[in-house]
Order: sequence, then C-alpha cells, then structure tokens
Amino acid sequence: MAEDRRPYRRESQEQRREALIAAALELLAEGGPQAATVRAIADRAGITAGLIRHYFQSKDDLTRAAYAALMDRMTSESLAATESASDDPAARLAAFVAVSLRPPVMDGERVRLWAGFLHHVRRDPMMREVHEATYLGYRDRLQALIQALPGKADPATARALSIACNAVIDGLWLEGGTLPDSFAAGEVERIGLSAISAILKTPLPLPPPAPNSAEVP
Amino acid sequence: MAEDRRPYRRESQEQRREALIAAALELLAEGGPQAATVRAIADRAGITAGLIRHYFQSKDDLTRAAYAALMDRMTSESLAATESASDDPAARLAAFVAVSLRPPVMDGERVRLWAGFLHHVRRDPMMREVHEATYLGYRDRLQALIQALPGKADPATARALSIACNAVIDGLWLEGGTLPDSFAAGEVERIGLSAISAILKTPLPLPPPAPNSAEVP
DNA sequence: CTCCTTATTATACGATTGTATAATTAAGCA
DNA sequence: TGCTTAATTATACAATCGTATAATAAGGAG
Repeated sequence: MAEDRRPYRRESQEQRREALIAAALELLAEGGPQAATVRAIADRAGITAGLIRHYFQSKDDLTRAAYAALMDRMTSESLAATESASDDPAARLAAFVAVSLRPPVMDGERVRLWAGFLHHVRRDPMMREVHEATYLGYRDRLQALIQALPGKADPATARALSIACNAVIDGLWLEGGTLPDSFAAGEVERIGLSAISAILKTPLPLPPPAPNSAEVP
Repeated sequence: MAEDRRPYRRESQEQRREALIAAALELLAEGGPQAATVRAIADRAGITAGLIRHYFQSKDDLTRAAYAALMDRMTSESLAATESASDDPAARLAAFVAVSLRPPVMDGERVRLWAGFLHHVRRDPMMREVHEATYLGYRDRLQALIQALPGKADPATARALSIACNAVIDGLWLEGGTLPDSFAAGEVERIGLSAISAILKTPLPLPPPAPNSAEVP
C-alpha cells in the first residue's frame, strides 16, 4: 500500500521544452528514428512519458520543434565563424568553409541526425520550409562572401560559384562525417579549401586551426 | 465453413528474394524506415507476411540484402557510363560525372533511400563494409579517370583531387535530389562539370545529353 | 497555514510491430 | 493417377508504439 510515487520538481515550460528537444535530438543522432520513442525521450529528459503531451501536441509536433532547433544551431554555428574572422574577404570565406569541415559541425552523428529528418522533411510542409530556408540561407551567405572577393561581384556567376562551393562543403561534410577513418587529421579541411580556391580561382589563406579542446560536450 | 484461402503460385527462391528486396527498397524510398514494415513489404511483393521469414532469417537480414542490392545498382549505373563513352580521357570523366548528376541517379527518393540506411550502416558491420567498399570503389574509379588525364598521373595529388571531385558530385547529388525546384533543368550537371574542370585545371567536353525518355519506371 | 491550480506521475488502451507456429495446398515425382 | 514435400497462407503472441485519462502532489496565492 505504501505507494512510492516518483518525486518531482515543477519546471518552467521553456526549460521542459528545451530538455525534451535536446533529448529527442540526442536519441535521434545516436540510434535513428526507431530509438527516439516518446518513452525514451521522456526518460532522457528526466520526466515520465505522459508529460510530453503536456508540452507538445503530438510526437510529430516535438519532432518539428527539434528539427527547427537543429537547423537553428547549425546556421548560427556557421555564422559565428565569419564574424570572428578578420576583415579580409578571403580570410572570412576561408573561416566560413573551415568551420563546416571540422567538429562539431563535421561529425558522424550530425550527418545521421540530418539524414534521419529527410523523410519527415518531405512530408511535413513546415519542416520543408525550414529545410529550404536553411539551405538557401547558407548558400546566400556563401554567395555574399564570394561576391566580396575582388573581381567576383557579378551576382549571376556568383550564384553558380556558390552552388559549386556549397556542394564541395556538403560533400566533404558528408564523407568526412560518415567515414572519419578514411581521412587524415585536417585532410578534409585542407582539400576543401584548395578545391574552393580552385573553383573561385582565388588564393585563400589558411584559417586558424581549431581550438584544441574548446568544446567538450 | 467454406474457407476462402488466398490462391498462390510457387516461385523460385531467387524470384521471391528479388521481389522482396525490390519491395523493401521501394517502400523505404517512399516512406522511410517506418513505412517498410514486414507486412507492407510482403504485401507489395505479392505474398503474405509469414513468408518473409522463409527466405530471410529476420527483417534485419532482408534489410542487409536490400542495402547490398542498392549499392550494387548504384555502382553499376556509374560504371556503365564510362564504358559507353569515347576513348578520350576527358570525355570519359565528363560522362562519369554527368550520369551521377541526372536521373535516375540524382533523385530525391534515391537520396532519402541512401539516408535511411545510414543508421543501419553504423551498427551492422556487414553493411558498414559494403558502405566503405562502395564509396572507396567509386572514388578509386574517379581517381583512375583523373590519372588518365594528361599531366595528372601522380597518385598522391590524384587522391586529393578525386576526393575533392567526389565531394562536388556528392554535394550536388544531395542538393539536386532534395531540392529539385531550386535548380534549372541541367543546371546541376553544368555547374558540376565546370567546378570539376576548375579543380582539375583541365577543360572538359560537354557530355551527350541524357536520353529523353529512356527510363520510365 | 490552507486552499487551489496545474504540472506531473501513473495507468490504461487500441493499434502495430517483428516473430513464431500450425494449417493448407501447389506442384514435382513415383 | 496418387503421394509426398515444402512453399505458402493463416493465425497467434508478446512487446512496444503513440495517445488518452485519472490520480497525485508541488508550490504559489490568499
């Protein structure tokens, strides 16, 4: 009869939502869609399963929020790289490229996380919108950096160049993330910079090396 | 009492396995992992669910076979492109690149299919092996084509160049497949060829246009 | 201190999952 | 033709899924 009911603390709506989103992204990254069940998500977020639906209308609703949060994080990570760089357009571009080709952006779990959302993105119009906006926003940022280079001001050719450079980044991000053992340390970054330099026919400076142990999850 | 048992025909093991693999790939491409249930797969293959385990030890076993079949198809599609091309090394390379950047290789469902397997690949050692072998095989093929170009015989630099060119192809394949409306007809192919031409510092001829309506699913 | 709101836990429910097994029947062989 | 085998269907089962609802208690208001 002595019922042991789990003790708990009340938290703000914002904290609970963030915890649930973080838990969902972690599980999705580690084990794919099948691992991110409502019970597993709630468990990792430190609550019981029933509470999820107190903060999200449905699991799909939580999935949408998690996807939006992921895309937000990825774009902000890239943008931060250019702001901390110098004023030289070539250096800014190099920093922008480099940050995408090393951890935590270039990472196997990140790639798998992104891949796991693809099918949701196809069906859900809201997620599709976020996907397109994120991709085009990233590419526009790249195009702006390219147009800032000397002699690359023409928008029409800059568009084609930004698509090509974006492809180099995405392709290397994919391969470096999924097959990390196939590349030497820093090789992906180096190849990416020289390829983009060749595409743009513009020399690029070597960006500063990654901070050794700045980000520990 | 008059039991209406579904009529059936006995088929060869090979035919049944192929039908099951094809059905699994179709469902995986259309609706992702959650859509490819054993019942749905059996239904599309024209049999009842119980029979799956007569030809595959488990669903994971079928998944493995389906992945191997997919990778096999993708590599053979790419290899076929170079064999039908002329003897000119640059033309062969251009044909190899072009076939990867237009349907049926560059296709949204194909990308989602590939992405859906990523988490399986991570866990299953057999699938991981197939994945690495396919990727490295494709890249080796690309490297061989590059080394055949005049003045590109050095293996060390050809390796870096093939990684870069492969990234261009993969990135454009990804973006063209997932965001087909963001590109004009033939634009992806054109951008890919000129980017690779710039990376290799070698002019590439325009490959023959895709046959208009050769492949109708 | 007491009451009241509601965040939270606990439990239940129907649907669906992969798997296992029994019941049938198609088709080759004597 | 009749027999035999195993390919195939049909059914059952435990586990787990997302969701819904009732019971409980945390924490601020008065």
